[in-house]
Amino acid sequence: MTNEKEKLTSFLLQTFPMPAATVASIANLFKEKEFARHDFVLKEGRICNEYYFLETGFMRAFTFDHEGNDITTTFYVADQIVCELLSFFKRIPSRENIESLTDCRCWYISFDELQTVFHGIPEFREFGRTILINAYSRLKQRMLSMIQETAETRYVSLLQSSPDIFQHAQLKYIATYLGITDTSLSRIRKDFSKR
Amino acid sequence: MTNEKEKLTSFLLQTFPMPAATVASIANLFKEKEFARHDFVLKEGRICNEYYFLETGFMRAFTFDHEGNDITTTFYVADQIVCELLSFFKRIPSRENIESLTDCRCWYISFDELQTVFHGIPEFREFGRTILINAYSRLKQRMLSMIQETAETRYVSLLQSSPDIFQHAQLKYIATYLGITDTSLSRIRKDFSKR
DNA sequence: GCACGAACTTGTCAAATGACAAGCAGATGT
DNA sequence: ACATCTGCTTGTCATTTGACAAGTTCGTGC
Repeated sequence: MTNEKEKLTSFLLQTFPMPAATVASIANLFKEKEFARHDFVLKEGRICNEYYFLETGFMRAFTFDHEGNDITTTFYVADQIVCELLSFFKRIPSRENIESLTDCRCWYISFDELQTVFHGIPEFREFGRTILINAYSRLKQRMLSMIQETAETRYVSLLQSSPDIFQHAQLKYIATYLGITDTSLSRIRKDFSKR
Repeated sequence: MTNEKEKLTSFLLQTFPMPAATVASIANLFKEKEFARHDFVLKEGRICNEYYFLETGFMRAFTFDHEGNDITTTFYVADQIVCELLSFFKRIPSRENIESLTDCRCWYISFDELQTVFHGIPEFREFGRTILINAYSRLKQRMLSMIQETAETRYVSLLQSSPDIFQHAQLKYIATYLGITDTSLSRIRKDFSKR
């Protein structure tokens, strides 16, 4: 049991330092859930009720544009929280889907449980706060990079920061994440490899 | 004094209900600051140290794209918090500027003060948490609308939700906020007025 | 009242991007 | 080993969008 939640425990500790007893009691609340490749973790229109820690695997969030094209909004790699926070905290239907790109192993806690524990354990509240700030930061950085950088620059950055995504996600998903079509990405890759 | 901070007080209460004595002690920490039209509230490269409540006036946040074009990222209207939360909480230089579009009256608290008070007053911590969730929500909704809607739809929505922005911001600023150039916005307005 | 300037509109043209379709390559199953 | 399928690349072409410049409108100051 202790060993089983080792990665979750160290993630909690690393996000917000706390006594061993506290982190153990928090980790204890998380239940296991596995997803097979291409499972839906969250479906558009539903309220997100689970707060997942992704221990192993890859996922992506996606939605559809006004022409019906599938657009990737986020990639999730191991060792992070997977949750559509807008739907989760505001209790409104999600406009996004989340699907697993590989088999995944997660630890999760439900919205109701999390609310209860937030009140009882200050350290967990602080952990949640840090997660929220990090999620906000990522989203804002992403928004700014969409404005400030070219698709090619974003491609190179992604390649350097998360090369493993390229092993598990199709290029068409990466393309829409970068804000371009698979055709354009293919051309960028061609130009890029020439140098 | 009590009357002076009336708008701030009701904003605090409306965001997170709390006893009158508590809200008064929190409001008491905020200091006044005024900005003239076209003042910089925050400059790119600096760490955001103030958490402002905008009592009256309009502001916008902007940055520059890879070609040097001025791009509006956010409009701020009265009765909300104005703060570059990424820079503020992560203590990193801001990639955005914030400028006043009209004369503005604000109430603010510094980062250090806020940190101190967060620990002492649970209600203020919850208030801050709600603000953070709201900021995250707005950013995410905006990102999704950039994907899911056409520029024309976004224009109509903005016109309906914040018509006052059109009184105080130039169309070129609104255009970049919508993700298009002033030329394209002009064409959208032309088409739209025809119907 | 007239001249000037700023903000917005609009026409023309060029460039970038995407749609579509064909081709290619690697993986998988029989 | 062969056929098949899927993902990726690439060529051609059409469309969209923006750049640029000229024109218009409106407000301000002389």
